[in-house]
Amino acid sequence: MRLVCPYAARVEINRRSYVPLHIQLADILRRRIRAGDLAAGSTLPTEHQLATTYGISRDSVRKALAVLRSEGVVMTTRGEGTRVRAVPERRRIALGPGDEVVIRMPTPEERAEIGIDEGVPLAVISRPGEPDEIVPADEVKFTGGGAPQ
Amino acid sequence: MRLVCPYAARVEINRRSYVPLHIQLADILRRRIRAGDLAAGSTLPTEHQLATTYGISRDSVRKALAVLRSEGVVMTTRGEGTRVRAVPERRRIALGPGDEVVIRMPTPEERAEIGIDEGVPLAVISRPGEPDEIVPADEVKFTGGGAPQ
DNA sequence: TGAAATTTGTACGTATGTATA
DNA sequence: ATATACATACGTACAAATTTC
Repeated sequence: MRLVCPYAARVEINRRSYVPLHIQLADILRRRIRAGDLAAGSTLPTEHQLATTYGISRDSVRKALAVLRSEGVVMTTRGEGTRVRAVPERRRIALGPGDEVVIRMPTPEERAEIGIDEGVPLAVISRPGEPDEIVPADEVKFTGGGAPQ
Repeated sequence: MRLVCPYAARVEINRRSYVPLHIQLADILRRRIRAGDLAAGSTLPTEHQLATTYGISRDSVRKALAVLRSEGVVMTTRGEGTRVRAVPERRRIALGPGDEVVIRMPTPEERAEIGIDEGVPLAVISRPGEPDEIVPADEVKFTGGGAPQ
């Protein structure tokens, strides 16, 4: 059984701290997500609710959510809300001696084209004699021991 | 010899377009960087200069720069400016059969701790009998064919 | 089906703080 | 020490997508 932290919502923003408000809120929300208080797939409070709850501007709330999006922790849909991203199962990809994998961030165009969320890196897999394969890097893990070419 | 596009700076923002102003500016700057007009290591115009040059608010300029930072294309230092990131040489890492590599985005704390720029993914390398190794994913490329454990 | 309310996105503004040149 | 440049934090207004009624 998983215990839910009962004080999560009571964590306060400290305006005297040197830590920016949006970083403080991002930390609070990240902790709540990790603790299971905000489960994968669930919707976060609205930006307006977060602003009034924590006593900061909507601008600061949006910056906090942008931080979490860039980490791939949450995903926001216009008119709908912000949801906790369900981290996919990583399927194993075995690399042979001639194979090569390069990791980089996608451009917004690539994100739209491939249908990949913000904050998710890209894995470019090059195998000799085959066209490059591009996959979201959060869906895979790499090992050696693949068949040699 | 590399040709430099002489019209790069004349590309205009289209206010009638449905494409947001900050996305348009990010596209313009990305093109200028790729074309070599803004070379690696060079400093971009200041936020104020970009705002007046392209006739948009500093807010929109900052959003455009945030997009490019999240792609690992540029890097901003407070009081100093925004520079084109020099993409590092990728050193090759060979994976053995028991090794495992997972890619994810770092938290801001990890970024500060490891000294890694915004928009750079993290590679977590697990080898049997060794502690996990964490490296910026833009400094490496992976292949199979490593020594088995 | 359609209208209204909700919710996020864009775009602008101001003021002030902080790091760098 | 001053000026420059980026960062934070608040505000307003309206647009656009979704949900609700």
